[in-house]
Amino acid sequence: MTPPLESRTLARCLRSMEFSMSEDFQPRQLSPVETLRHSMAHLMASAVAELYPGTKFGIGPHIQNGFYYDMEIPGAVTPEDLPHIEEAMRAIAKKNHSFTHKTLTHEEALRWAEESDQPLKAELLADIEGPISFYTHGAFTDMCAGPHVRYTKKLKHFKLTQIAGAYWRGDEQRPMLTRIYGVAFETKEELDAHLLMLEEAKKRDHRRLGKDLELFRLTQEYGPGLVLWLPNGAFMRKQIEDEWRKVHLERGYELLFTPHIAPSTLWDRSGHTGHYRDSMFAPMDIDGEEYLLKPMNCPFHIGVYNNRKRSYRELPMRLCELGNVYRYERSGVLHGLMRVRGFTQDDAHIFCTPETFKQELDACLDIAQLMYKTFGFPEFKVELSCRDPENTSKYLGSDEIWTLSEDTLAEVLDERGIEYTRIEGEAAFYGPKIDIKVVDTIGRSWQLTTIQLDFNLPERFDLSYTGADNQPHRPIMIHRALLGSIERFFGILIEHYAGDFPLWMSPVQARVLPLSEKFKDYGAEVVARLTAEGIRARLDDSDEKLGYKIRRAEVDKIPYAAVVGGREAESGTVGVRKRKDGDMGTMSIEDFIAHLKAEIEAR
RNA sequence: GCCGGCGUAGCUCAGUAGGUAGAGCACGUCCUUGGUAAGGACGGGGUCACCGGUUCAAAUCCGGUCGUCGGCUCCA
Repeated sequence: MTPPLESRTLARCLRSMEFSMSEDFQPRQLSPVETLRHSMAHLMASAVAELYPGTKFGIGPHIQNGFYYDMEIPGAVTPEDLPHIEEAMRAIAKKNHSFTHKTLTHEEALRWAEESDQPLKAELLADIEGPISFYTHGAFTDMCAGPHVRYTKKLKHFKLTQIAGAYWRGDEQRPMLTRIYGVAFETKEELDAHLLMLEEAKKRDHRRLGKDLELFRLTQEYGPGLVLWLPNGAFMRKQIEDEWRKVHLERGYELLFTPHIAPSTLWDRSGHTGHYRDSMFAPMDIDGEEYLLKPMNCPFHIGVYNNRKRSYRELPMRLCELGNVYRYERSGVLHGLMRVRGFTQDDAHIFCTPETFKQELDACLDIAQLMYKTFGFPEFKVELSCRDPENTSKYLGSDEIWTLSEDTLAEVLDERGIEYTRIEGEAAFYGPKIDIKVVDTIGRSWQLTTIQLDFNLPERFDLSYTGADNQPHRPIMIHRALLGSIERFFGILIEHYAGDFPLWMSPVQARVLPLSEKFKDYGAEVVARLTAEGIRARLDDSDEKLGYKIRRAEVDKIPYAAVVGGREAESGTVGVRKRKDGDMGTMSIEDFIAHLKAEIEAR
């Protein structure tokens, strides 16, 4: 079998060159599985080169669980083509080629790129110095720092998963290449487990569950990215918000409500029309004045602060609001509840003095951790975003205030014994911040909390308080959101619990299932008893058999079902069935209520 | 916004040599009165996303728009 033209050309190119085999070549360090995945990318590239002559190759790195390769493939490649590519990959792997390494001088490498018509590789070469490393398996050669597995036979347990567009070198201005993703593991068991996990993740997709459990609705008719909370979801949102308000009020926060629109002039002053315009919706004309929908709550909270002259005795002032904001998000980025155009920030702005600033930060971390505990996220990861020390000019505020702030943020984390990653250059231009991500049941992390210092707005709005020295001082402003957005947080909760929500959050906690029509009255009595005790109970009075009603209760993910038939009606009991666990046996109504209350209390 | 896939009943989907539509679930009525994950019969429900084109004839072919899905980019 003759190799396709493309491969022959490449092979000839290489043969015609003088190779400087360097004895001391050291490939970069990769773990065995990373090496395997990277070799997979090469294997895929060789298959694509065979099937689609003329393909130009970009980069093909290993990633978590697998690999991808960015390529410019002539003609359209669709998801249906993936199995063919996979087949070709297996065929090549079976031949058990060895991966061989060569080193070319930079000049030779450039010549290779030109002669084999690989302009993307040529471009990469421009950024690399010195001799260039190449790897070959079979008829395919790729410029690559390695390392690789020895033989293609090792490349067994993989699956191509998706195909997508990706900008060359991640730049929106550059052409879009075709990226093919695959997953790969060292053993079949690991691959199967991973594929199973992907299935699981699909099952707990909040968009799926949102439909099935009637939690929320997103539809073109009401605008993309705009959420209709259905009764079940709305009730759960109320539970979340009640808890949030309770905790805040207990900790000295004051609750606000502010408008959804404000004159453009306000957004000019806050700087949003300057820095954030692209994310704001088009203005509306009200009596000849231009108004804008709010993308953030900050200016309003500042307006509350500025209601009158403030004294240091009033600080810290902790203002919080579940504030609805609207942001224009580009159409391609909308995603269920995770990325929407109208959402509710669990926002707060804390105005404090330099003396109390540190303990306020500490209190923010404390309330954040309390929230994670309440909503069932025991694990979280913290990032401290600092300014780029190489480029301090693009940041607002003096060196002293930045150093002090960053040090204080770090101290607070250290004193709480919280581990964190410090990231230079990730701070906003107006101040450093702490970001916190929680880890869900299946190990994914989601950013929730952000605690940011703001050196900008207090200046812009000329905020002040009168100190003990009777002089005006500029307050320190902390901007923080614990859950981020209620919409997004709800989406995360749905996926975290896979729809099996804790009892205290569930819109319906118990569904009473009469065995037949004859026991409807007793069932209604049980519902009344539960309701009187504050339990959210409903009667399933449908004309169906018990098995059907139980199935419905399970499918609807109702935490408890209470079966009532002749036996129960006579003895004043219920047959209790727990979601997923099944029959718990018969108990008195009192015991059932006590059981439910205990579980609700325990959270 | 960009690349690619998709858009048929409330939901999940079938409907490829173009001839104005089907299933299951859900919903309604009736029968059935039943012990821990689907009892039965009948019935209502769709401008086949939208706009335009080709054709005697378009869910089906072509173009555009919108939405959605997977990525990319973005994410004060």
